[in-house]
Amino acid sequence: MNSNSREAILAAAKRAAQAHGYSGLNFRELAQTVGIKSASIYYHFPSKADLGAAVAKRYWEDTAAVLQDMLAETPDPLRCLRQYPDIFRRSLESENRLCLCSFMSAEYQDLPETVKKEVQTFADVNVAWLSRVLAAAATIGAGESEKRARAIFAAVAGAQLIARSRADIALYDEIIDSYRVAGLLTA
Amino acid sequence: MNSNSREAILAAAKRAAQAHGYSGLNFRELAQTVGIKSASIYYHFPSKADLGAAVAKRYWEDTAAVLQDMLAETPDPLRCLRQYPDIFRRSLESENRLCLCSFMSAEYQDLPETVKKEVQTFADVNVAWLSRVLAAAATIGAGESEKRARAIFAAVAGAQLIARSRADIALYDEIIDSYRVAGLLTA
DNA sequence: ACCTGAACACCGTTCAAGT
DNA sequence: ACCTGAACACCGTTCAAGT
Repeated sequence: MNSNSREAILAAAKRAAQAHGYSGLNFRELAQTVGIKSASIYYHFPSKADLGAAVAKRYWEDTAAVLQDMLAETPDPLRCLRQYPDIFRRSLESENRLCLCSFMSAEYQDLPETVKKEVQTFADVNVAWLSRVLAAAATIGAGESEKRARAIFAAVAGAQLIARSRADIALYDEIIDSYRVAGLLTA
Repeated sequence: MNSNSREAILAAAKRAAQAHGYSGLNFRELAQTVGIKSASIYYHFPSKADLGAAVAKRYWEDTAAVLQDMLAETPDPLRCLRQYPDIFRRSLESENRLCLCSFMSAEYQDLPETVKKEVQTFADVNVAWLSRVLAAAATIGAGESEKRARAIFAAVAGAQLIARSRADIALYDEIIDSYRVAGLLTA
């Protein structure tokens, strides 16, 4: 294969990890998807930990880009907030996949340090964005936006997790709607 | 070992699965904890799937008992609601463990059917209890209690997941508190 | 530079054999 | 009834060797 193997591995690993977690990453299967031998993966990533960290890093970078685009296209903070759960919905639409970092949060105790770090950054990116949007919306007290941001992030991740366990997107929509009714999403 | 091996295996497997998931259940390690050889586990549980299902079943049975006791000791529905998140808090207190069924929800795609069934029952037990307490509290519209129950269950599971990923119980408390402030827990 | 075959230790599982 | 040793196929990983 050519030097694009690295990108192909990253893409395949991302999809696999969203379905089976870090521990479920299977080098032989991954290699087969990419079209190389499992030993060849180690040329691009020195260890499973390195691959995991690279995948998680790419994951939050991609999410950060999506969030930035959303804010650029939809300057109205309230409408932005409304769209936030769509990001997690898209994973479920894609063969009932989970947020990579939710899966890795479950696997926390068995994660290499470098991977843990990227998982935390994913959370930080989401909370920072939500916090900023909440502050702009000014629907809750100043100084409360970061705390509320963490709550929204956790709640949306939980909704995705529970909906996945029944392979039921309608359940996800219902839970998100219920958050809105209760006032958690301040919409 | 004596015939209590079965119980010892169940107990050890429960703790291990809360930390490492179903896929992380390791028969050799499990056997060592119990004091028998890994092959002996198969005398009590014909397969890993059977062990997993038995563990998940016991898990929701225990939770159902705890919930029932709570309602018996604290007939006031509002106070009951207030105590609900303590159940998930206790897992975090116990070496940062996750709800077994949250972990298994993440692992959903790789779970044997018999295990999936028990995971769903865990969710059902929680939602039914919350729904009943919410209806008794009568703080939200009639007919809305089941929907709200699902939202609370998902949100609390999410809070536990996120707090685990930082090994930070204070974060759990903060998110739960934020749910209360927002009005999700109707307290 | 990029890839591979062969080998290692490890795991779920089976099964015949022990007491 | 309850447990074990030995064996099987499989997986993450390594590494010397290929082109």
